[in-house]
Amino acid sequence: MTQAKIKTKEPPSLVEHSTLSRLRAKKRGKTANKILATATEMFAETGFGGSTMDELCSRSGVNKASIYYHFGDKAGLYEVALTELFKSVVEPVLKTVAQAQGSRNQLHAFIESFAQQASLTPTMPAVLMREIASGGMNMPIAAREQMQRLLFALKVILQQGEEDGIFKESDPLTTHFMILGSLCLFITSEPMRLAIPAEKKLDLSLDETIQQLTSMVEAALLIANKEDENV
Amino acid sequence: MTQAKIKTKEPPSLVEHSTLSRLRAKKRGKTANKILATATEMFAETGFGGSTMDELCSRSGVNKASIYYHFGDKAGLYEVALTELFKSVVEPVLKTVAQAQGSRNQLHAFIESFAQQASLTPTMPAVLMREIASGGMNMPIAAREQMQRLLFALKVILQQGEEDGIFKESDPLTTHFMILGSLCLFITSEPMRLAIPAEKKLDLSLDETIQQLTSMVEAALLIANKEDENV
DNA sequence: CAAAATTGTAACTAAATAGTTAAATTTTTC
DNA sequence: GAAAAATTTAACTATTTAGTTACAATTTTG
Repeated sequence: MTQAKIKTKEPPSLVEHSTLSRLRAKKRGKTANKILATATEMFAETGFGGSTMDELCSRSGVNKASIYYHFGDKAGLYEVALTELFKSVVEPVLKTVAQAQGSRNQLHAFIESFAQQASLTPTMPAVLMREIASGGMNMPIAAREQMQRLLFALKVILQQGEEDGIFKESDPLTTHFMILGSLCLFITSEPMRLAIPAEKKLDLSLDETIQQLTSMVEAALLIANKEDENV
Repeated sequence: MTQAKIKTKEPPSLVEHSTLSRLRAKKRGKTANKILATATEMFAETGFGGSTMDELCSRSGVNKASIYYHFGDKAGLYEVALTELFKSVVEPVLKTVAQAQGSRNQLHAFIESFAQQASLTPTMPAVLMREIASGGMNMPIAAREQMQRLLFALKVILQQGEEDGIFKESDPLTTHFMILGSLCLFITSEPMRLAIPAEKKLDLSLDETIQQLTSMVEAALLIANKEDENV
């Protein structure tokens, strides 16, 4: 009963697999992409444990063995899905930040482009929150690295701003959590907020929230420059 | 196959059950509490779908039928666990806030006591994040109400502060997400942060983070009072 | 174009899982 | 202290679930 299971056949190596499919982008046909997209949705909705391979079949319209052919097993699918998901959000954010000039504009670009990307791909904040809630122990290393790149980018911006004498001293991690935390909560809580019809009507749009958040973060970080405050 | 299952026996009504166990607090003996505590832990770790009743048995040392006797079914157990969990955090926060004098102290009390309670009961931020990530659709109404009480309390504080002329105009929801988001991320990410040994060493303690966060939120909200900034 | 590699399918298996049952034990109540 | 009610137990069942297998169709490559 508690004996180790004997696997008669090794599942195809995950790394080998994802590398192969990465190398020939043409070759990862509609099927593999459909699987990945549907799986990502489901993982965001109900997590790893809450998602079943059978539902993935019916929702994606792909047969089960195809899934196992492409991704080895459920854990492998999760790994690929999360890594691509995080990359698809972090990469554009870093690109946008890199194009901005000056630490203040970079901070602004950081907040705004993360907000936009995460809102465009709301599965990402959902998965991120769920993963952190679990202690991040099932988070693939590659996905974790993406988040670390994001934190590092913010750290550089804040340091540069301090050196330029326009930002106060601040803790990068707290600031990072402040920005990501508010935006992830805002984006993922959308269905919940929409479900409470017009009881209190205290909802801003995403753009308004970005503005609010940006101005709050700037108020917290900027050194006494006179700013117009059109809240 | 797709026919509705015929249940031979109705499980004991959930409401009836929880009401009964609530009424006689003495009566909810060690067993029920052990079940609840272990279940809450597990739900925080791996969510509803990721938690199994068999593991709950082995981890709590309680037999399966006892669980079903006390809580009806898995969903019922989840409902009771979440409601009690959220109440156990929100109640003390509201009490502490009510004791503070003046909107600035109340804001401070809000942040600090939520941070302390959530850190004392880290299962709560974990479950909260996971639930919001799922769209909050499985969140028991009673648990949702607790969160709404919290938001309402902050709203009152912010409004009072505006009327007193010490707070800028601000959006309560964004501010709420900012405070809860940062703190929930900080608390739940602890295992992750501890796992990265001393690579970058950019971690503050909870108390330092509370200080940082409070001063950032205050900087964002307070109207140009000269403050000492010992960051 | 033919052999080989890749991509797809349906039916199957073994294990895990939620939930049940009937009877034993403990606690409450009269 | 005995009847009744509440609580706990071990063994069982039906379903769901991850993962497999053998084979068919398609695509790639020499």
